[in-house]
Amino acid sequence: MNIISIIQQAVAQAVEQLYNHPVEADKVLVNNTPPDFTGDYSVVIFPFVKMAGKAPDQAAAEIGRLVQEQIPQIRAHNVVKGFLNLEIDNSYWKNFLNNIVNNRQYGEQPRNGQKVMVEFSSPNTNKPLHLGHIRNILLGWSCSQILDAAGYDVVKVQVINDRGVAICKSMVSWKKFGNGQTPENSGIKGDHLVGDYYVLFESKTKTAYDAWQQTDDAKAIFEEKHKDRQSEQAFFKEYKNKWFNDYSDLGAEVRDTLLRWENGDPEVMDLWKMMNNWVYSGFEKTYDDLGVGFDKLYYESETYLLGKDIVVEGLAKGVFYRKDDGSVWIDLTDAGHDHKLVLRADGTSVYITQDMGTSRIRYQEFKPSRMIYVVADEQNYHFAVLFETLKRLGEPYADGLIHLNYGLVELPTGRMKTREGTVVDADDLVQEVTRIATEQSAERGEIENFDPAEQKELMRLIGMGALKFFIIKVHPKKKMIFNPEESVDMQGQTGPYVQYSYVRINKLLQRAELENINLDQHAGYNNIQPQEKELLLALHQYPSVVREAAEAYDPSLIANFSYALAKAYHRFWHDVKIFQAESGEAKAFRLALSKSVGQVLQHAMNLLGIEMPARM
RNA sequence: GGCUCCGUAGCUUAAUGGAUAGAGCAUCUGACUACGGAUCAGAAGGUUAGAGGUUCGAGUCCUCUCGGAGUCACCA
Repeated sequence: MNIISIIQQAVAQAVEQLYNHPVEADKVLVNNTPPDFTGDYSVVIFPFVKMAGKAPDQAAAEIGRLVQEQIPQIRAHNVVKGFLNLEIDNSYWKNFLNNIVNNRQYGEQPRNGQKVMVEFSSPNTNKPLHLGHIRNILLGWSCSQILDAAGYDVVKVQVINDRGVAICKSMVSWKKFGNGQTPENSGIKGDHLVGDYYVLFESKTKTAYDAWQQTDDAKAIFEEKHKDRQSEQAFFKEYKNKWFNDYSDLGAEVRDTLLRWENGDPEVMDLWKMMNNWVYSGFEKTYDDLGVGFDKLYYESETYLLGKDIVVEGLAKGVFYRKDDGSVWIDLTDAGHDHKLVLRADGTSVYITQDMGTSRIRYQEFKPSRMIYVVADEQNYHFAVLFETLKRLGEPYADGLIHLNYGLVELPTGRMKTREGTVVDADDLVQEVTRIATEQSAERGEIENFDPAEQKELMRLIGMGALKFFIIKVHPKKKMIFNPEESVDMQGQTGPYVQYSYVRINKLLQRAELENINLDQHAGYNNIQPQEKELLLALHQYPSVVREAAEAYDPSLIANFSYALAKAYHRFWHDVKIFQAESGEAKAFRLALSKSVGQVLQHAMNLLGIEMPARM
């Protein structure tokens, strides 16, 4: 058993014995002792002061005496202002180090037999992935990794939004203006090519709309329909959708295409399949660069009709009601929400209907105890309504639904806008961070003897390490501001900083192997330095950090832990002699410690999808 | 307007209700002629948006105010 649990139990027992008051052991608060005080762990005594009926320091002294008697691994204790500081004996730490030094799985929990589904990325197929997707993907991926380490069986899924108006716009645009351009004959990556035609469509539409606004028709409509004191500009901004549906030639073509798609028109289906396949091969490359993958894909074209049977059931159960026009609704006013449409009057489904349907088939297929949706927080309301609806329907999985919401990524100038061309493209960003890494590496000249392919791979690895760490270290809930001008750092609290500590360790271990040093030979080493203790305490904490990150769905905890551990290691490396250590035992101990740190860093960073370089 | 989230140093941020709010960037100062300087040490920088309250103890919980964002579609 972990020393912290032992302390908690001993404290609970002591309180019960001394003051005749029951205390739950896991409620006993045990912290790392802050640097300025003597000790390894500190127990907060204040909660027991009332039970004791004594001053905090006196109660702490009494509890401390009993706890030390109880636990042989505690070699001393002291009391400061209501905190009981405990010093753990060196033998405990050396034993701990022996236990983890060859354990590559250290930090992981045993399999718990529970299945968890994580949905993330879920792109539209009309344009390439961008910075917003990257945050989503990194969150989804690292949460999956963390849950796996915490003992769950994880199923990673994404929904491909492959149908609808957006892709039809790209299709119409390509057909009219594309002149048979393909990824092959143009050398343009498939998702970018399709995206380019989407952008072209939007710009053609805008031009047409601007021109139309000058017509007499338009002026008449403005005169007739504008609200009091509404400017022409404001009116036409609102009117755009209506115009697109009623007046635009391009709009008519899009609607016609969508209709023909729904009717399975072979010509449209072929075009649709061809262009989507271009996009998929483009996505595949991007996912590859990001180092992520999925276990199962759901295509919207195959699921968009789902959910209607649930609507029928819901009506029968009285959870839904039908309006006179035939549309079906749910009343969620008593839950603080609103009335929500779940089926249109014409019998077609809406977004939420589909989501009800897909959640059910996923449950039927995989029987997960939890389903996690990684979706930006602009959809909070949607998921609140969806989950509440499924609960009322009595779906068996309804209590295990989790919306892992995260803040949008914004530029210093505000939200990214496709129309304004301010979207930060995922592929461009990957290239940019690789370029920065290469630039910095060239200045250092450490890897000049590597062959070019190796160098390139290494630079990708470091650049991606920087980018991923940069994004993951921020708490998911916070909205993120990303400045493409400054891009990502490589110094300080960064991925490369952590990677560098690993490189240092790697170098030490290589030398130790050459010199045939046995890392186990440190039984007699008793002079554990503060820099060493800091590392031991951090390593000791790792499994509980993994557990917390899994419970909170918060990879930033792992990133912050990794940084703290790397920082402590850099300090240790700087202050303490390793190969020139005062004794062979000190050397063995420090090498074993270094090896353990390297292992844990690699393990932790792997949870974030960040690889470790051998050199840099 | 209703609901939800956010507000910590110039900037980016950390802190299961616990000790003196901890880092990084930027700024300034310094570091062993080798275990690699993508490092380390130090300086300066904070009324945790503001006001009340709960508590032995509040950046954290409650109330109000101010500021910002999202959402409130028969779009997805």
